[in-house]
Amino acid sequence: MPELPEVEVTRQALAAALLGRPLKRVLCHAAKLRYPVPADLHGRLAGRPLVAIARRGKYLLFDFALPGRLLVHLGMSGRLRLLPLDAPVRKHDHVDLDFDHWRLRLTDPRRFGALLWLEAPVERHPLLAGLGPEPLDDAFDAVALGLTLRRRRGAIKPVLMDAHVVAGLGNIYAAEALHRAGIDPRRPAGELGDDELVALTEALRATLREAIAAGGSSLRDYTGPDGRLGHFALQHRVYGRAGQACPRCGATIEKLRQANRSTFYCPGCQK
DNA sequence: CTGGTCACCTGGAAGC
DNA sequence: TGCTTCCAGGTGACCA
Repeated sequence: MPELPEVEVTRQALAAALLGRPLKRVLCHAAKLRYPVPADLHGRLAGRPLVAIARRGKYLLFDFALPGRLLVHLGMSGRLRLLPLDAPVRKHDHVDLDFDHWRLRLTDPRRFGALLWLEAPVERHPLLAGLGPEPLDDAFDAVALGLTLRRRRGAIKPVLMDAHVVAGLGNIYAAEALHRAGIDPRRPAGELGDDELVALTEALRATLREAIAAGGSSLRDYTGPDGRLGHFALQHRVYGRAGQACPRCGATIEKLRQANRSTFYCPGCQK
């Protein structure tokens, strides 16, 4: 799915196309994603202008100049696309938001995504309240990360994927950032030294920034709202590259299982 | 609290 | 060709 970079690329493309435009109607084709889709969205939002789109971790928050927000999460296979107003409904199309010029469609074959209405104050909603810091915010630094990791004895890679520790990281970018920082994914999180925390913080920011600039990583499902592919997968150093040579040291990249997820790493230069 | 495991759901690829 | 098994950008409920 979309991790932070893919969600941010989606946010930027939707903002460019939709901000200031009125929502004309809401069409629901599926009753349930991860949670039931609210039935009263049309009555609540029809006629309202979209004035802002924010992102928190992997969540998108649509602001229609009301106290609450429309929350969208893309799960593993969700996509938001801008389509002509007469685009026919197909399998796995769940919700259409018709603006005056585009149909914004949420498609999600696996239905792990979510579309919810959140009453104000939005930041107190359980899905958002426990999220860790935004890795691209200035307030996120090695000191803050170290304070959170200090108590964690588990392996660093699954800890990084815990949205309560840092928001927005998933399987690809946790692995990529650890490689960039030269840290073995199996290292106990609480045992990283100060210099390693600095390296990890910088690696996270650089990896995410570069991925956003490249339009995200298109693997199976993901494209931007305009249908464009993200090209960051071409720059993956370890993710999906088991058996290939490490671009930094030439050792053979390996794959292992951590917390039921695949982890890719280089045994040569990740210590 | 923390850290593993599992379920949620569908489709594509690989194996036989 | 066709059936089976495994795997996938996430997350949170459950259990030791």
